[in-house]
Amino acid sequence: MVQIPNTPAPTMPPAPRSVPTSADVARLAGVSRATVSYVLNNAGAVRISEPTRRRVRAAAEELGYVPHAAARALRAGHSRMVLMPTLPVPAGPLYSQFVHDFQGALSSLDYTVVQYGATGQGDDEARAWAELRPVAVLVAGPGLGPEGVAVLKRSGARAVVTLSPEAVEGARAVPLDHADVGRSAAGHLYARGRRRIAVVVPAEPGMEMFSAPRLAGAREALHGSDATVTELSLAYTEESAAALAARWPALGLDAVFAYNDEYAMLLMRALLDAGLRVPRDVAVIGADDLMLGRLLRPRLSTVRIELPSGRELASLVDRAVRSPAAAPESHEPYGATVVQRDSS
Amino acid sequence: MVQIPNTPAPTMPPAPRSVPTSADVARLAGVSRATVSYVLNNAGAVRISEPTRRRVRAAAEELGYVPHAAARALRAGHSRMVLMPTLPVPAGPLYSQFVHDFQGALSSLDYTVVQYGATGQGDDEARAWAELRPVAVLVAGPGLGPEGVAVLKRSGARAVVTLSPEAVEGARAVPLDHADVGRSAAGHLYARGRRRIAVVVPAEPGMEMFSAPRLAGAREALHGSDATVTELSLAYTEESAAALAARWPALGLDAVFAYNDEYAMLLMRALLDAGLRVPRDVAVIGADDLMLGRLLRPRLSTVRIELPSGRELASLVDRAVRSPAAAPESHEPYGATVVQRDSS
DNA sequence: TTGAAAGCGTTACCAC
DNA sequence: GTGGTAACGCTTTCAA
Repeated sequence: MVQIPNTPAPTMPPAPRSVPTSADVARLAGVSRATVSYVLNNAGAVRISEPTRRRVRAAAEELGYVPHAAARALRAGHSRMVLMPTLPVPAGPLYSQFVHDFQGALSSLDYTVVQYGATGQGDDEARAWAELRPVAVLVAGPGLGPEGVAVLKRSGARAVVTLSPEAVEGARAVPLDHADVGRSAAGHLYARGRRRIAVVVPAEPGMEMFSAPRLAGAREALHGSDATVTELSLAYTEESAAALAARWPALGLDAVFAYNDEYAMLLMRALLDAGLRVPRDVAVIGADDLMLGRLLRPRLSTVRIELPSGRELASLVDRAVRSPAAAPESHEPYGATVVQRDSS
Repeated sequence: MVQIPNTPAPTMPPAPRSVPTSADVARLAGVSRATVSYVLNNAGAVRISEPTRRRVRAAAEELGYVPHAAARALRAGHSRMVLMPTLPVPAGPLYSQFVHDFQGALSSLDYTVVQYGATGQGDDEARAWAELRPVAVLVAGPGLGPEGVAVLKRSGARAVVTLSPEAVEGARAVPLDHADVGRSAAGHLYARGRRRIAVVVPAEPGMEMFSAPRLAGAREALHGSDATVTELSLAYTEESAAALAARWPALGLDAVFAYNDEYAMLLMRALLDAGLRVPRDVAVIGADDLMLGRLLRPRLSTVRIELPSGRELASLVDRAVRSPAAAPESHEPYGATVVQRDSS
């Protein structure tokens, strides 16, 4: 029996053939690669006969052909990828929700959102991002300097948006004023008559990026007043909270602003368990207005940070991409508002 | 004065010149593109004179040259991108932590992790993923059928790993048994003498993916017993919880297993506020062993699902990539264990 | 030690 | 209507 060359016996498991290209489709359909491209991209300019279309589609189907995004981007000279470097710390609920909304909104604007696992730390992170040639980059937190922005723009990024507290030269800033969270919290505690105020900072590494401005804001708000600010480190474990609560009386503090509601809840629980009364002995306020803060008793006071919605930010990115030259519409800083409940 | 063509006047602001390529670097350094490639990739095989190396590096620096990842991948025929489609719902703390660990571990194995914002829903999601030609794909939850796996593999993915409850033909399954969460919770409540058991399911769309198996597991565990299972829908708002708590007495239920700790806490708080006693009138158990469950009083019982660590999973992916032919080492299902506290 | 050239998969222009 | 062909940016083999 004669075996046709290059045709495996029908009963053989399909060999790990290499991935099919449009050329393979063209060959199988008996047309040129150009025709394949026209058919599969529904090009309206050229008209292809219906039988040909069918043959091409059938061939693509049979081979399991999937176009190669990199090749397409290379040829096109651009893509619609919006790159969002992942944070160096696990995302909190606030950020998760935001990312989800942002992605959805950008998807309906026909962009593709990619969260890129930042590997190399340091100044050349921006280079790694630029290698992907994204059409826009949204970076939360610091870690991007003016030179980084320049690298990205020179690599074709038509919009670089930072969610950082301070503006970066060349990027559209969405000024999230984390310092204002600290200012608001400290101001609130002061107004409630507290004078010996603690600020809790996460002990976990990598969180300074957000905690530092909040601490600084609190310090700033009370600077020159008769109140003192004490920085306390707290790990996100019950043990750490219990230890801190145990030495609380010795610290002589009458209020605490914790990094966020999670740390605030953890500490408040430990303080209550240690026999302190909240808010009488110590006032507690957190930040981010998480749901869980409403569940504990006393209900946790908190500072809510104003956040642009994912939809707003998506639209900002879209506008920036479409007219990169336009003046970087400066937004007034997103501030913070105190939500007083029962713990302060 | 003669102006050299193509050279802008020195005082002109740098025009939005197009993005520099290795050819530009070569031109500026006065060498060939090949030499540029050798120098910038530290090719050991060929030896380039030190002065030349310097010239090339200087030129690249001056132009702000960044290599084009797509072009490189195209030429190389492969990349080290591990693709992780983003969930269709905002990630919870458990998942966020896992993703973070997984990314870190894969980074040290020199892979690049990309979370890809799923846009088109349906059967052809896999096609969109395949267009990126990832070397591996990790998909959490369902939504990937055998044909999807086939598409990915034909497109060059050397490993497809699912984190779904049920195994998918062709993919390495990490069998996360969400049903076992429900089974364990229901079994625990039954053992504690409860017979009229509620299962709370999130009202938010898109959560069925995880809640359905947990509900099914609970039903299964109690099937044929003298206990009843009542499915209750709950939105993640205080209003919804209060409404449910208000009609609780009329329901005649003596226990509730909530989708996860967040929903459990929300409902427990509402039940307590409505005057019910926990666990006396109603036993409550959640899932996922979140920190916040330990803060409320009574402390929330929970079901902890065994999860492979990000590191383990990264190593699994790495092994799968290196020898795709190897037998898909089947792991026994990750189960669930009850953590009894005070609410049940 | 360096350069010329081919080729990765795709699309767009321009002949046929 | 359809099919060559060139080009996108990069790496690598081969030749000089």
